[in-house]
Amino acid sequence: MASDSRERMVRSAAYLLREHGYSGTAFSDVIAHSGAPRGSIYHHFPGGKEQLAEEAVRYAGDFVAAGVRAATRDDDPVAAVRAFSGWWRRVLVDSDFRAGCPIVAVITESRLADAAAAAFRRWQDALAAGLVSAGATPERAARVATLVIASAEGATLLCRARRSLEPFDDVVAELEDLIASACEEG
Amino acid sequence: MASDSRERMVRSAAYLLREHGYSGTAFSDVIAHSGAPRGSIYHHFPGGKEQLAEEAVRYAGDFVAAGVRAATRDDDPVAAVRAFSGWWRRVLVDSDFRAGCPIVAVITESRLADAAAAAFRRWQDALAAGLVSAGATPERAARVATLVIASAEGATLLCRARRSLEPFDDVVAELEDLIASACEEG
DNA sequence: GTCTATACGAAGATAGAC
DNA sequence: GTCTATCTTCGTATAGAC
Repeated sequence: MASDSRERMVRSAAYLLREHGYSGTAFSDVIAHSGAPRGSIYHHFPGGKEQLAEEAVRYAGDFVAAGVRAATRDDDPVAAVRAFSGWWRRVLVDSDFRAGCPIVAVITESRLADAAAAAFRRWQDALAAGLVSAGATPERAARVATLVIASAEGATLLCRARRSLEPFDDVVAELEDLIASACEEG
Repeated sequence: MASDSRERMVRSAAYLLREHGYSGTAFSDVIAHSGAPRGSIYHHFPGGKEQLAEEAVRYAGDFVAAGVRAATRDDDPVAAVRAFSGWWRRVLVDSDFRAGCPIVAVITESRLADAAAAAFRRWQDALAAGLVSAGATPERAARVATLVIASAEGATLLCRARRSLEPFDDVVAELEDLIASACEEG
């Protein structure tokens, strides 16, 4: 299959970006992790490392948004939020607190702000849809979704620094009532 | 003054880390920005770049914590939180949304997690003290302070991606009631 | 599509003079 | 304390064969 290795490279890039950042993830690392052939990098990604990172951000954005949407199908009002925060928990624990969000690496180390904003926007839309279906007004849902994304990203950084899930648990505990009341008011 | 250039280097490193990250901030950049003499880098920082970054994180941590503590002296209950979020707003606007938090760069690109955790801890203590003096219980104040730090860090990343203050404003708007009610319950 | 070899530049670190 | 010169490593990107 021709483009199989290409997709593996994108997935590996997203995986490695979470732990080593943009500068810290070399092509050779992506090759080694994905098992893709070395000689085809610039065939698949003529735009070089930036293009690979851009597609990795898009991949991660779609992956998480799809997970949130899948969780929204149930009737549980805050299932989407739980699916979202659960995703980060797993990244932190599975990596022993060494990995975080690949999009953060791209924001702080490259010029791919637009790709990052697009991914965040898809997360926000997916989360807000879940909140609206649970009773929140569209305006409030959009704001709360932004808060959920921001605090999850920030809490992930705090957890990486402290090598502990405690900051994440504290943040989620504080947000629970806020989310519930946003769904009740609508 | 012997150690004047040393301190300038630390300050410049903190400044440059916010915009270009750890890998993106070279010694030559620090030299150029601080005006410090090139030949004395390893005299002042025998531990190399890691030591410089570690001190930059400590500097930024102290700087922000001191600002929060100064704002706490007034009687305004949420003055500390406002001072804290105001600091980020200024970083974002002054840099045209290119800069963020230097500690984030260090978390995602180096092995200085402990220094980052220590800086965050000082912010948390300063913010929590302000909330306690405004009426919150110590336990709740600690959790809310963590939420404030996490959401400010995350919102800063969202603002950098979108090149807009809107995410930050949305987050602050959502947190206001939560902070007020935390101070009333104590 | 995939390979090897290599050009090219960047940056951290060291040595030794002043 | 500060300087210059250099060593060394690494990583992106390109060229050209298969």
